[in-house]
Amino acid sequence: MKRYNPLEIEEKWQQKWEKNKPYKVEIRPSVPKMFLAEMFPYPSGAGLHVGHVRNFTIVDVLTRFYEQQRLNVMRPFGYDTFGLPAENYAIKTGTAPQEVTKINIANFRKQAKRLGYAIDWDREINTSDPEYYKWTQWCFLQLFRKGLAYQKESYQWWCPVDQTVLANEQVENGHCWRCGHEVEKKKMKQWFFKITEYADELLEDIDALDWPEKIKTMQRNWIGRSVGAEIDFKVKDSAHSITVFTTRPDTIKGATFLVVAPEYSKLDYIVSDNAKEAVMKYRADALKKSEIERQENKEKTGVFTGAYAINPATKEEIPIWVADYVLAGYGTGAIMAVPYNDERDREFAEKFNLPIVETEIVDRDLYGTPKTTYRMRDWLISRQRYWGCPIPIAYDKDGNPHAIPEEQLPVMLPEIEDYKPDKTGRSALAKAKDWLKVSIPVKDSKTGEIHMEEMTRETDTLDGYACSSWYLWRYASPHDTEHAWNPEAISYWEPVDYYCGGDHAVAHLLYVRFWCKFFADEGYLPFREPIKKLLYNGYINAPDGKKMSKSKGNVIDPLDVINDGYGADTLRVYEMFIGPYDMDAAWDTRSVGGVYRFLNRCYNLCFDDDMFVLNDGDSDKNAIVRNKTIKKVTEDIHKCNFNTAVAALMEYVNELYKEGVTSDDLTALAKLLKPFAPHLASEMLEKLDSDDEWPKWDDKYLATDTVELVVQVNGKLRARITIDKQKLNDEATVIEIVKTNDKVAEYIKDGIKKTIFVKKANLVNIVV
RNA sequence: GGCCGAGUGGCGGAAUUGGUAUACGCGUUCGACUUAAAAUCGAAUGGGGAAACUCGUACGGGUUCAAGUCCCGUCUCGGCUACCA
Repeated sequence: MKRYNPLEIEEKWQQKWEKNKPYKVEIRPSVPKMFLAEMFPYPSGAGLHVGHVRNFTIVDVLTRFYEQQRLNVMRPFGYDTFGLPAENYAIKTGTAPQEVTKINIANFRKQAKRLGYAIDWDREINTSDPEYYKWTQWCFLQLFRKGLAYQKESYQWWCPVDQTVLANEQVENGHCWRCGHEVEKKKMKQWFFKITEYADELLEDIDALDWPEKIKTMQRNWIGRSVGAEIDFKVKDSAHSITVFTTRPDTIKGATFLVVAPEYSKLDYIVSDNAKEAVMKYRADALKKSEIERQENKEKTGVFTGAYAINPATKEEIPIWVADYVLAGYGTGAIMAVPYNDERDREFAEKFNLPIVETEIVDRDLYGTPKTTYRMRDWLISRQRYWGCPIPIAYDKDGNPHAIPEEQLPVMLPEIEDYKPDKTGRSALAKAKDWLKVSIPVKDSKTGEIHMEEMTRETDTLDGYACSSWYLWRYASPHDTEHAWNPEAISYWEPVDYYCGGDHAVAHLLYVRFWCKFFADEGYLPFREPIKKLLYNGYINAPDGKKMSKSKGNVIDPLDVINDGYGADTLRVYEMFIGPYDMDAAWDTRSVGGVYRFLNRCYNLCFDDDMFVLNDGDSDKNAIVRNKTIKKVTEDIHKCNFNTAVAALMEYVNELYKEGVTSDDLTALAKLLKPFAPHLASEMLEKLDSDDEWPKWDDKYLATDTVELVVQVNGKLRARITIDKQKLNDEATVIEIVKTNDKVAEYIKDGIKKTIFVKKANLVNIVV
């Protein structure tokens, strides 16, 4: 007898798929489309890990499920390749990031193919490919032309190890998200995307998204809209005034002092001569303080500026303080302190003996102008690194930025020898002297004539998140040389129907929404939300329940599991069976064996003719179980309950071992199994000489003649009685049957207070 | 500190949204096959009890004919966020 040999079967089918490209898709206007994607991976040197497998397999199950229902299903694949690891590796070894990336992509591709994913491999994209980043640069220029990509001098998070600026989203607890080193503040001129322009729409459209509530809440909090007012406070004996932002303009009469942030721009003009020294020292200290220190030490600190402001409501003189509990980047960088109502102000007032007066509430609009502010800041996008998409900008001799004309795109990353950033905070690109020079056509402002002008290229590269902000649209027409995305392809395929990932709850998932709205406004996209349904999968932890990490030595390598003889199908089914897809789960090596046994049982059912003789009479019992299973698996996949779908298939197989199997059973089993274990299922379907079209269930098999009636007395289960289903229609008959049951009679001999009959649960409860 | 999840056998987890708690898998035990083992097949498996029964979904209350599910309070764990005026 033949034995289940997954490695042999899987190789056979993978070769077929490689050759026949069954998952290659094109626009078919008359067929409904389905577009699914995972968050494309960063192809690291370590190859796929079990988390990727979970993520990709979820998408694959859905892909095959809809494909078997004959929708026009697109499932592309891509690589997010710019970023620090490849560059750091280059600095260490001298190997060009281009080379390392090429090797890593080849490895990822090979491994993804080894898992049997239904990918249209002709739609593969790579963000560091000039054919791709040409269009990333094009996107940047659209934003630049509309003033949504702009430069600003400001204090920025700076990682002294990676020697680069970081976005707010990339600072975790005061540490660099990449290397973990503590970050500092540094004043620099940087590029930003004006995401705040879309703050309101980004916030309001969250409600209608079919996304997990958790992610929606995180995005709402991140945007952090506050509705309030700005109020001017005149500085006493000065031409200056201080504008504060408050959400409680109605409490202005309780404002007994003002507080400004250490970085507050007008501080120099306000501070009195005899306070100057103390204030300047306080500011210098605050700037030096790392984020960590500011967080750990919540004890209020501050100094008096020696200046006073006039409270416009009470006309009283109130002192102006400087303190680091007021943040420069939020609101106006200055607040009116109302210690009677605000906990933080009260703490400050108590510490420095400032007056606390009971607040008399006034009309909100009396002294200020209504103003809405956001926690969200503009998106810092320039990076002082080599391995990124070059920003398509050049500077004239006065330092003014000019767009590189579209016909000069892509601005290619030059090949260089030394990838190290210099200490000035400029990227290694600054060393590519020839590359820096560029000639740009400029229109003379007076004569209107166009002449070529020598300029110097921007040496910053774009944040990798910019590259991933539009890739979902590139999938629709990945090789288009005329457009970033082809309008016809976009209107057929997009937006993405299912997008699956386990990371980037705010950053990436907010940026794609921002770009979508912008490009919709520019007329390039016919929709304003890029992702219909978001699946946010959980992590897979090590068997010890901890996060897998090389240093802990608890990493499970999915390719090891396959090559140990279990095969890709077992790995796939195991990761779907491990628990609800959106919950974290711990790896359990022994349970992998259980899944293998299940697939082995499927195999034997189909191929071991000695054990299972086909019975083509197709008994009623088989038909009932089969139809029940089809319904359960279909509904479970729709609800993304992959674990219970697998359990239902296991139950079905157990039943077939008991009751015997028909060819209809085998065909149904193979079809239902295919999304999870496509190789084995294909092998079975080949033997059965069947296509893979998704089976339908017939309700007539689900309606049985008899039903088990559950009888409770005072809510406790006392009997189960099998009765004709017909009788369920008449409550009186049912109650009569129940009462005459021997077992029940025992409990109700002292009389019945009332009876409850629940038809949909086949249940009777008797209260005595 | 704030917001959001979660807590069910020895373990991972099911449970039609108020209606038979513990599906499925792992582990364990027993049996069949085998000289033997592995593999495979079959059976049992929440605690107590000989049994009838009884106790059981983190803990304490409540609503209900009926609560893992709803309400109030407490504890524990996880995630996000962290002086956002």
